[in-house]
Amino acid sequence: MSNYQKPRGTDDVYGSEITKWHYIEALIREICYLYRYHEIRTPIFEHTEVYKRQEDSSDMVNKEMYTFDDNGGRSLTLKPEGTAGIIRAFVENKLYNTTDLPLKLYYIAPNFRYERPQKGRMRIHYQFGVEAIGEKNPTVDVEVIFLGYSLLTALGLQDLKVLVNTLGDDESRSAYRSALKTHFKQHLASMCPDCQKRYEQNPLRILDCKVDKEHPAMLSAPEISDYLSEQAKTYFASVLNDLKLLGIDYQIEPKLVRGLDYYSDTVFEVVSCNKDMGSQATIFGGGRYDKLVEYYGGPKMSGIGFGMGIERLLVALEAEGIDVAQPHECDLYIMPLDASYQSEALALATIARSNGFTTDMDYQKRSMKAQFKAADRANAKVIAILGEDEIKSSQVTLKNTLTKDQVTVSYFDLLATLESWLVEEEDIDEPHDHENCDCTHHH
RNA sequence: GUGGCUGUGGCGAAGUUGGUUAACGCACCGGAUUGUGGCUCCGGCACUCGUGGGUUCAAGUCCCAUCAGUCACCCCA
Repeated sequence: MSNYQKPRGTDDVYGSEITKWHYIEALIREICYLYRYHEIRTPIFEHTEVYKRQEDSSDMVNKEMYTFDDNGGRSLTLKPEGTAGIIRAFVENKLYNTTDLPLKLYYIAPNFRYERPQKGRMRIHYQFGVEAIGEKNPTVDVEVIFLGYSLLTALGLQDLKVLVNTLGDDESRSAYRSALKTHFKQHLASMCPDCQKRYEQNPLRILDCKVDKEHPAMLSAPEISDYLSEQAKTYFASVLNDLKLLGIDYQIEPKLVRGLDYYSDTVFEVVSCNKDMGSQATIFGGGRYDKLVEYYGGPKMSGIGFGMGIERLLVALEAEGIDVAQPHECDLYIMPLDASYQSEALALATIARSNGFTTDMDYQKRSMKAQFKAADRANAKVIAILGEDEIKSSQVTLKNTLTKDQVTVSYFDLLATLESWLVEEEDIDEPHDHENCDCTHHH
């Protein structure tokens, strides 16, 4: 056994598992293309200050970051979330000068968080995320939510719940915050230590507490809806209206406040309610942020985005019994019956490959029986046998594994036979048209 | 950071109160079938029993530590 093992909470992805990733990533890019969101790649590490915002009370920022000193005395941190780096890039590159706002961006990138692993939670996990920056408009909020949601439905997921809430604008939130403070003040002693800390740092997050969720003070706590400004109310109403318009069966969750401190107005989470999902049920979540662009030194601009955990998406697919693994096809499998015929086999394989046939061969000098079994495992459509008789006459025996037809032809006729067997009316030069077919549904 | 369960060949999995060369199944390789596979039969391969200490004449089996997996809390995607 190896003396080396991967670090805790990381994973090696290979075999049929990696084909699921390829499939999902391709679908993501396709959907983002349709919505005209553009990919952005930002560094996998940033200066620590980019992530460690002042007055941010979230655990992610304060105790889960992989922070290290580069060799020049600078403190860098491995990306723990997607939004911060993108806003930094948005400001640094002055992308706010773009004429057509909002600027719509997406990314697929690894995130690093020091946490105890469990189902749906890894120390390195991948997020697909989206940010629409520079236009505060309910239409944009709903477009963002729908984009993520449509990926899930395109994959065939059904056990979904869309949770939404509003945290209001600054005015609403500070009114609500002080209302919460006065409400919880008298009950503080009987509440959990975390809540006592939250009371000081960010009273909104008390609502998120699972320990005290049955606490009488929690049940009687004031709700944000009573403190919303007129503006925030109409904004949220408009979001809900557009969600309904697009046929999204949302659920208003008054206690949904999200873990990051920078959110305002619309916040949302899409969760899987499948019983096999485990306790980490949120597939994607996000919200609007009004102050972040300014915080990083840009103009006063609002943005909205979400992060979606790919691993969690895979868990959700598994839970609903949806298999998106893609087979690796094999048009031709070549069997050299003697080690001395392997060069001919390689030459034939090269010809087949350069003409677009996926081709494999046996390299192991095994028995004919073993080579047939290998061809079966590869799911070969055609098997080419290269034995003594064939080599002598510069021929190859081809067996169609589906029809069991078998012919012996010259090397020159290899391609013609493959074409007649494998290429039917379908034109192989045309790229597959995904937009007009239902090939995204594989189960 | 806290807690429960787990760790035996590529995979699955036996292993009783510690006792000679650690079952079995799958997979793989060879043969029966000297050039036609997916069935059957026979044979074969398989590296420290997670790692490191300890107790003992003797440890996969007991003790300690450590690493990892898994699930839950916390938090989040």
